[in-house]
Amino acid sequence: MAPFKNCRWIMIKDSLKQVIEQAIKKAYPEIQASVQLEKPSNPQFGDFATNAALVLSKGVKKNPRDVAQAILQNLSDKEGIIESFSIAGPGFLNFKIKPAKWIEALGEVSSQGERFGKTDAHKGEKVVVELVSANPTGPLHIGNARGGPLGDAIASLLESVGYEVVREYYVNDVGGQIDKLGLSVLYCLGRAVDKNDIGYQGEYVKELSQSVLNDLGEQNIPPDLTEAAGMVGPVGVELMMQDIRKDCEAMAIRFDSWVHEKDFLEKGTTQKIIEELKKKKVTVEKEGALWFVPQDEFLEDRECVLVKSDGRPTYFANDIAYHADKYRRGFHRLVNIWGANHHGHVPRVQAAMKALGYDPEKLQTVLYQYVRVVRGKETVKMSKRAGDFVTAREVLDEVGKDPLRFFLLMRAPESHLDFDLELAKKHSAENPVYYVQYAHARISSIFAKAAEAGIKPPAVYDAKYVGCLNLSEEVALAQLMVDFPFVVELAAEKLDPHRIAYYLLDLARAFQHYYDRARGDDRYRVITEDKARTEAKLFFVGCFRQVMRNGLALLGISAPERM
RNA sequence: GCCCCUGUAGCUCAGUGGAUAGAGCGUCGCCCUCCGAAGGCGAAUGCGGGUGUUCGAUUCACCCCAGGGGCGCCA
Repeated sequence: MAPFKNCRWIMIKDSLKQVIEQAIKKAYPEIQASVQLEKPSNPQFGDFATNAALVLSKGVKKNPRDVAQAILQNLSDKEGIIESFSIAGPGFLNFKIKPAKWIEALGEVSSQGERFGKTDAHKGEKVVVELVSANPTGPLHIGNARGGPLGDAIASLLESVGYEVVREYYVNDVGGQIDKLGLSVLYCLGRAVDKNDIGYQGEYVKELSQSVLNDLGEQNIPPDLTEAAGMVGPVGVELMMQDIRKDCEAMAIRFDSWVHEKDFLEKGTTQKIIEELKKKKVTVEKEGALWFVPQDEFLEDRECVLVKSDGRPTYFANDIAYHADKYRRGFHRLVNIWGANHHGHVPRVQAAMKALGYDPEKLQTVLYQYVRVVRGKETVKMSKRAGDFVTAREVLDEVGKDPLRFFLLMRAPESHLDFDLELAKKHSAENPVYYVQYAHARISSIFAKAAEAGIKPPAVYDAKYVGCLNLSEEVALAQLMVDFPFVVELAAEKLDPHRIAYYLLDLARAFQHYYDRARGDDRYRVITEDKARTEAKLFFVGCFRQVMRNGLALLGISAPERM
């Protein structure tokens, strides 16, 4: 399974690899070696480097530099792809590829278009990505919101490598928290609720209580407090979910599936799972409760409650039922996007899946760290609406969808994130999302200018472009562009969307440098009197725009024509 | 007490065991008759500490220090 075997630049790499491997064979017929090619950290070293000589030196008992020399002496580059080579440092072999080869590789960008960067490596495999799943007892806060763009982008990355992806929201609509929400609402409606029973506060509870009142009608709310809470709680949940759904939509997070915790209880699924666990003899009754007691690498000897002493199953029990259900729905892979506060929950669920006979390796959880909202140097803690946390909606309204997504996606999930409202709002180069979008807008304006002049941009690659695209910046940009599929592959493998964000920043920067050279040097201008060259340059910047769009699309960020 | 995450430039963060560790912001100095200056060029500053594995460690393992989060009947 070589996902990019048809890419021209992969052919460059494979050819080079073969040339080197053959040289090694000639120099050391007794040695079996497979060559690893990598991108040197410093471009001065060339386009590809290999540590083959360092690896081989032990086996052939010669110093690495001599081994490198022997390899080079046996090199035979029949296809003529190598421009130059050298030995460096302790014995690295560096190779420079003929520049024209990189420009040729751009043909792949234009021919694949929107698909450039995608593969079908995992075609036929289904994956469910659980994301957000915020409790419906309050508005979505910025911490939960990190899981939105993150999960969405991870889902897109998985789609890029061929998975069929379901984006799923798990609604925690049962348990003590719902009663608490009900009581909190009733308190706002002036009912005699004990202050200790009020779990939720803030403006939103007041708003919510009014909505609940409008929905139900005062006369329909029973006088008995417990009964009333039982009625009001679920109505509150439904209203909160409407809110959360709207917030997600505004962040361009779409879900294919909504699963309700309540269903596992009401349909008896949880009960059945508990019975199964009992049969597997991984439970014990103790202190009036039922405990899960597996002996495995996940939990060792820790115990967790499945059924509370009051007879109600715990969240954990429902979650086992939910995850077992995911396996039963035939997913090849399960990815959960959870806040770091759930870290203790991860081994529990994995242990339970193992106990039930499901492969725990198929379940993978991305834990993201919390978000701190800052305004310049000052930490923002309070929210008008929610009281003690900043809501996603407030940030969204203040900075907009694209900056929100980019800022949440630009950091590695495990890194603690400072969200700077001031920076995110800036319409200037200080703001990375504007910087990237600006590069796209600039290219678009070149195309607009070409259209005005009646020039039609070429749709496909033509071999004659090579002669018009020989500036060193053009070769460097071409290399960066054809690297995109590998960035996507790596980001998908590691479930790390921030790699795409960083790639886009690199790409934008490289382009801005290139673009700015045209200010004082006509060789860098796209549209000139020279028709053949104009066509080649339009092809070139068209490729650039395509890669940029594909990257932005993965992150769910718009690619504006003008700003 | 135990578990998870983090510690890299003044600040916010990248960095698949390899060569001289990178960006952005901030600071200082330059550049608009020009396909968009929402831009570009140049300068300065660094892997929390210690052991170990390795030819080679910012990267892996262990310990220590610091910050954040979590820890059997909340979800």
